[in-house]
Amino acid sequence: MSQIANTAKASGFASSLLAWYDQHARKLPWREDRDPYRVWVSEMMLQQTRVAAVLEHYRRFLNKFPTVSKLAAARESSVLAAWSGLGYYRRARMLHAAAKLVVKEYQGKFPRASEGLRHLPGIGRYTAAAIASIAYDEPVAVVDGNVERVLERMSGKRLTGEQTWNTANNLLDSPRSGDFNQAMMELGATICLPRQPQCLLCPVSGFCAARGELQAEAARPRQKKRKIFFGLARRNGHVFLVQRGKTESLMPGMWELPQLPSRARAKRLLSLRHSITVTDYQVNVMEIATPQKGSGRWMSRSRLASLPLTGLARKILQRAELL
DNA sequence: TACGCGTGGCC
DNA sequence: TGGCCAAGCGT
Repeated sequence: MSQIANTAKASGFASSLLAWYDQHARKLPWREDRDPYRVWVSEMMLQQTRVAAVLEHYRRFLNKFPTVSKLAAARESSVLAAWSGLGYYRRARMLHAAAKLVVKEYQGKFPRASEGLRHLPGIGRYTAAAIASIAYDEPVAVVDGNVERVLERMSGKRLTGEQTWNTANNLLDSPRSGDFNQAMMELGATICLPRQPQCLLCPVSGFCAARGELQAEAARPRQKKRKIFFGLARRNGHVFLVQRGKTESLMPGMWELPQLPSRARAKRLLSLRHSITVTDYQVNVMEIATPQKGSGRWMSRSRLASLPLTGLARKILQRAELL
């Protein structure tokens, strides 16, 4: 066991952390019960995604798919439509595929342990431990970006992946493993912040070696910049949309506005900024009367909300007051 | 281990 | 404004 974990364990790190969590935990909809399905949906949505963005989608998604059987029975386009705007759409496809597996292969019952959860698509080491600890109180620690930062500051040095998991598991000294894990993440998300850690408010600063910043990580490569043009064609309460190829690596099968060549000459309706993965786009939306050749469909405005739109298409249609 | 995968909010 | 970042996963 690492020295930091040994010392912390002996001096009641977990009890200090949990006492703070009991007082300061944010009230979040997925903390209202321990239904493994609801915990699972929240964990899938929260992967690399901010709490604020998840909040809007979580209630809508559970309203539409209240149980794993309802989700399994849904069409994929319907699941993607509910996910639209959250990004990383592969998560939605894997969630859907996993729901079908649970219903077909596991008689609708979730695996009761992290080991079994790992076999479901979209559930990796973190998510399996999160669901098992929160829903079942299985004593397994989680490591996400927050926990990694907290542990590295506590120990005052960078840790390898495996060292981080070991340290987290060694610190986990509580029958309340789900609360312990959420408390570690809550601490990282609200106190042990990446840039300006609030050490004066930290319930476990006494265990911390760094008390603030470690040497900064190497800077990541810069975003590329690109201009991009889309055509907006409207007719009798319909909008012309095209569907991305099913085999595209990025957002396959999702609907968007037709792209125009950059030299297209048309009236500019609006422009906005949007970033997708490593590219910052300056998006120009041009008024067009007739769509160019190729596949595409006139979509009724009333259908737009139930379509799996890309986040950018959704943003444009909202900005144009069509959605 | 490194990379690709979306998006929106913040300063 | 532009750069940074957020409860990871699969390959």
